[in-house]
Amino acid sequence: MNGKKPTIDDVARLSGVARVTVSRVLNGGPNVRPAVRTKVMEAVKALDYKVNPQARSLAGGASRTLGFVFNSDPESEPNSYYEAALELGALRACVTLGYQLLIHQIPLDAPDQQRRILELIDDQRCEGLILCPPFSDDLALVETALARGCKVAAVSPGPSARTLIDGVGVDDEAAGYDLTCALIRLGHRRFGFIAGLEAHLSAERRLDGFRRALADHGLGDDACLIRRGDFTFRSGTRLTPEMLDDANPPSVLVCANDDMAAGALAAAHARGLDIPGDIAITGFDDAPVASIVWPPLTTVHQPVKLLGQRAVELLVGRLTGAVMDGPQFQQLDHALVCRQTTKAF
Amino acid sequence: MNGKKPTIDDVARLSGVARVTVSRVLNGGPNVRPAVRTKVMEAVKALDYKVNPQARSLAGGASRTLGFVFNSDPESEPNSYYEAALELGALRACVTLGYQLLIHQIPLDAPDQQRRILELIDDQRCEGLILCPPFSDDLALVETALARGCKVAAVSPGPSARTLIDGVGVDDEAAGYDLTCALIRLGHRRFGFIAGLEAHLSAERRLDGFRRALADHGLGDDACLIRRGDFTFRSGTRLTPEMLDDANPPSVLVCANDDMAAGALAAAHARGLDIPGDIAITGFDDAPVASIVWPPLTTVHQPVKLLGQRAVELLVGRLTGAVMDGPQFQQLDHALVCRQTTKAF
DNA sequence: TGCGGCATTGAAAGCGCTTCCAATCTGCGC
DNA sequence: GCGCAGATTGGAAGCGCTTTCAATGCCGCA
Repeated sequence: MNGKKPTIDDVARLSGVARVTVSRVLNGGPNVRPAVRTKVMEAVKALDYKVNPQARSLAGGASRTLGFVFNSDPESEPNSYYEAALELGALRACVTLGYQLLIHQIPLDAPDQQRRILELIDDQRCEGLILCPPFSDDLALVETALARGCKVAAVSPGPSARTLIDGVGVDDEAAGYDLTCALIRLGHRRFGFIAGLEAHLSAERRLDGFRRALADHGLGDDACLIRRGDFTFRSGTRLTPEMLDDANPPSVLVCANDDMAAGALAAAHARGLDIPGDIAITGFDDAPVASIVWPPLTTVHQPVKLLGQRAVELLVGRLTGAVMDGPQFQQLDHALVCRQTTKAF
Repeated sequence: MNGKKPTIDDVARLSGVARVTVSRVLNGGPNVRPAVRTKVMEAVKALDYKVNPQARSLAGGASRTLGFVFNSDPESEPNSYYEAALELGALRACVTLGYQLLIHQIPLDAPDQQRRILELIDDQRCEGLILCPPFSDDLALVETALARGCKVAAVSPGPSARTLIDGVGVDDEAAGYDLTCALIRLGHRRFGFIAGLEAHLSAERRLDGFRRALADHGLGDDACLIRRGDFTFRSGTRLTPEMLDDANPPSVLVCANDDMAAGALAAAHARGLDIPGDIAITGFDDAPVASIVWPPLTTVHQPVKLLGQRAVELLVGRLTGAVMDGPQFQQLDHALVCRQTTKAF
């Protein structure tokens, strides 16, 4: 610790081999005798040597850095759970795999969204990109990135994106279907659906599943009222009163995520309604907020952290060449979570 | 775009100057004639040249990378808001200042916490560290980092840490005092306080302020019941019943953060209590959850995103040598937010 | 015994940038 | 008109690592 950090040459000198041999050992290269490998490893330990990632990527042309891109409205509070959990999962996978994660939060309204993302690649900082919704479905962006030789993996991509890049997600359509069927079994015949932003293709599939369930049970379009929010608590509180005021009001409000459901809940409380007696409410995601509100929210659990982790694993698999075939989609399990904003099912 | 990315030499060639001159222009160095500077900038634009950060940091010895270190329990959900908001603020400041942020989430229980953080420095990846509580007050960690020549800025550091490193935060003691005085004015005479983890020194100061307010109003230690949680919703729900069951139960529960207050609220609901009639509750932070629970939480607003942003600004100021004097603490304003878990004040 | 061929090692050449230092060019005072 | 300090420029030397590619050493087989 005489001031300078040890370099690969120090290790080479101490172990009596050439620099290049040390490099081979460090990178698990072939053709090194076990004895030599051991000797080098000992020197590494003795000197407490750490490779310099900057030098490595300059020489090797690989930055071992992944970009994590998500969308966030600069004015609003962080829509914390979903993105935070994805990020946490991704972060953990990166640590395990020896990669760095560069977090990039792109404002919804930025006119130069795409440019800012591509800059990540052009700066040669990121070898791969993790795209969160709605970027997952920005085909133009995906294609441009791919054209520049950047690998991409998406969280919850829609059908088109899945043909281009790797992805992870749950079966949103089935989840929407299952949930709705359970609600029908509970006796509900008049539904309200609070959808999210259209650009989030995977969230839209929840609506598809919802519709299919209604159709399967002989319930027509007149059985439901559909409104569109933006995944925020506020949009839930805003949309709920007008649905409740409908001439033929729904007995249950199905929301495309938990935040909007929490908003709906607050709006129902504000009217002094009994939940689930007067109006039942369901969410989606099973974020912490679902357990925090009163009464706790019936929702669909989605393994968000795992989604982030798997996305990184998929991406790194591509990067290292471990996976060579066409784009694959990894589907994880969802689960209905019945709490107290609906009757028990 | 003939395959290869342009390098500084391409720019030099196109603008007819030496490589080193381009470097000077790029780094805003002195002693370059305006005419030359313009010529170089034009070449940069024409080639769409971007510096290679890896090469720059290898040559210059500066990675322009900051480490953002926070604590998170791997099993629990991300305690999303506080950390996520800090991170968002830090991220934005980094973009503005041309730095990268490397997010590092260190599990609470990791035996090798400190080693993992120091590794960030030893890997020569980070020039500076942003420490979130409770790392802000880990003096041993701070000193070791400083000894290795790494600049450090802390979010909400306690008094000792403030003598060593830059920091940002609100006046937690005053906030606790103000809040408690308001509660006393409302007529409360019997208090419950749900504290957070002791290691979070700044959160402990809220308790100090609380105590001072009681003392100032002639209320002795028998006026309050104190329990310690861990900032989670669950700890709020766990601690509340036993406080409510006290022989001389409090009329208000003061919680060291919003999550625990939300937990207390849920526990109170579970007993069918009227809020704030039977029991008043207050939080701290003004996280989104404070507005989402029912009834919305009376709390103390703290500009969390701004805290993250300022921490980065402070750190970069040090790094660039813009600030040379002793450690400074930047105190931001807090504000009481009266909602509906207390009577109006 | 001799030779092709593979396993093992090392020397050299950069990756793209910055820093150090020497070279050249100004301007100004006398 | 001369000399010197300061302003501008460029040359060269790396930063610490990986990637050719050439040089050994070794084995088995004829």
